[in-house]
Amino acid sequence: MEVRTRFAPSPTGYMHIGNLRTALYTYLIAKKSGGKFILRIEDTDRERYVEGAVDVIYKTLRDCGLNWDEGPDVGGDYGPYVQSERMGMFKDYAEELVKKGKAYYCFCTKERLEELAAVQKASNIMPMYDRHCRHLSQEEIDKNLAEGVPYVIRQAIPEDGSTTFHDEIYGDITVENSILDDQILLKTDGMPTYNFANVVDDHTMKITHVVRGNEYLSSAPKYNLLYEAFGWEPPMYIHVEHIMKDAQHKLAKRDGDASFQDLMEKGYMTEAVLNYILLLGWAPKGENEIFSLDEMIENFDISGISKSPAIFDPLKLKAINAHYVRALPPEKFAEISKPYIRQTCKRGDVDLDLLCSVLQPRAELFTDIPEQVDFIDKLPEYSLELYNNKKMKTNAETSLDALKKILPVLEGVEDFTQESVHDALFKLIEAEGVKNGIILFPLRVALSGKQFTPGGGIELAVILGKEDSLARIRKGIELLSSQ
RNA sequence: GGCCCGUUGGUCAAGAGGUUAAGACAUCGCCCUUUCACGGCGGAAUCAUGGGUUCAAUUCCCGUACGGGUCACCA
Repeated sequence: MEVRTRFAPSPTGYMHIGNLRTALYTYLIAKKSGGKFILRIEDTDRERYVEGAVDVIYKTLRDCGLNWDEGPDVGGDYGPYVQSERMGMFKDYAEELVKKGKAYYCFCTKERLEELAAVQKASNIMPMYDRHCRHLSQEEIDKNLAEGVPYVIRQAIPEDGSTTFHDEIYGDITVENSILDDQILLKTDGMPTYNFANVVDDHTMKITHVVRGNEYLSSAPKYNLLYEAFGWEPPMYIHVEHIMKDAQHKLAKRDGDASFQDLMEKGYMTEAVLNYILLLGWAPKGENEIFSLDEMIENFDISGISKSPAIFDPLKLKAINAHYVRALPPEKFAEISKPYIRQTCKRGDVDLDLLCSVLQPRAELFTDIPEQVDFIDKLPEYSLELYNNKKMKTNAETSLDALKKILPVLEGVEDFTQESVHDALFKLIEAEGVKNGIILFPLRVALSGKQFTPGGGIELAVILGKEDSLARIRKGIELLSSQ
């Protein structure tokens, strides 16, 4: 049988990475076995409807390469793929269940239910429908219906016994039927509840695997009972745990890292984000952790999905992002990083390609770049402490000496290319008979005023150009002399 | 609170009745280097807890603790 999986988000205008991860797993399961990945929009809650929210779903999925085979925009044989457009069918299905004795009309008023809940709460028992309407006589039902008394249709849970359902991750889970509520299937307005629509939609769309968040684990037995009542085969269930902020809090909107959009705004690469969330709650068989989407399809296996919640670690995301940034072809890196460079480095005479080439191996996140190159336009105020370097055996004294010697040497370099600057400085180093660092380290500090820089003294000098380099060296000499 | 689920280093995690308990990120040290980074090498660091079962349990069973989920005419 063809594998058919579905991602069924509700359009909230926001793509939580846990949700995106569910979409990823769902996609991978389908593609792994050459099946279909289906997108269904669950928009039955009109009160929560947000303008443009569906586009957020489309865009995110497409940016990530999770292309759907059937969906609202691409069509398919089992449409419509927008839940609100499927409304007609649910009433018939609900009535079918009533005929089978697996569901029943309930005419209880909201007031009665509220009162019931209040009493139950007061006596400290679990709030549950008391099945008042379950045993109404046919005459009463007909009379109410004829009079147009508002009603809902509720699921008739078996009075006793237990229900077992199977989850691919958790195995068999059994619960007593006595704790299951006669949940509402069809609301007063004739619309199905999610719990009902979901079952009917999944079945009519011939979905074979359902991947969803752990919060549905508790309602799964009721779904199974529904499948049973219809005489349908339930799909394979794959419940995945939540992504956490820390041990006790789910990663929430206010945490700032929770949505795909948040992460994009922070400058992470799409591939890196997808790769990282793949790993949050799933472990590969081998030791490799870096996967392209195609490699994910090849390597994904349900058995690697974790049973426990995973804490989101921005540090590891950044490390994976760094991996992707460094693996970029240099032209591509240059293309993406130039706008970031231009945020703080606006000089026109800078060799951006050279800058990019020294920046790339040091880049982790594109949004860090402006701060990394901000010294180019203007030498920042810096502490003379920077000249002290134990390993290089440099201090204020040796640095002053070095800068004084570097100045005339660089003044004498005409074309100021990497090669000529390199040759000139190494000639000096040789003549002085000192270690490279004695000369080059102070140069780097004087030119940048920073502890960490893209590139060493030679690259920086070339990037800054002769005139500016000499000025900064003179400034260094001045600062060190005035001590 | 009832019910369901979970618990391996700081984090993601592999693993399996007998292992030196993988790997990655982070961390520390060393090497390389023109600083940092990159790269290479190495170190420190984990089986929540109490009982069983067993020759042997981190792995199986029961309890406890802790954490999460769920108990809507929301999805």
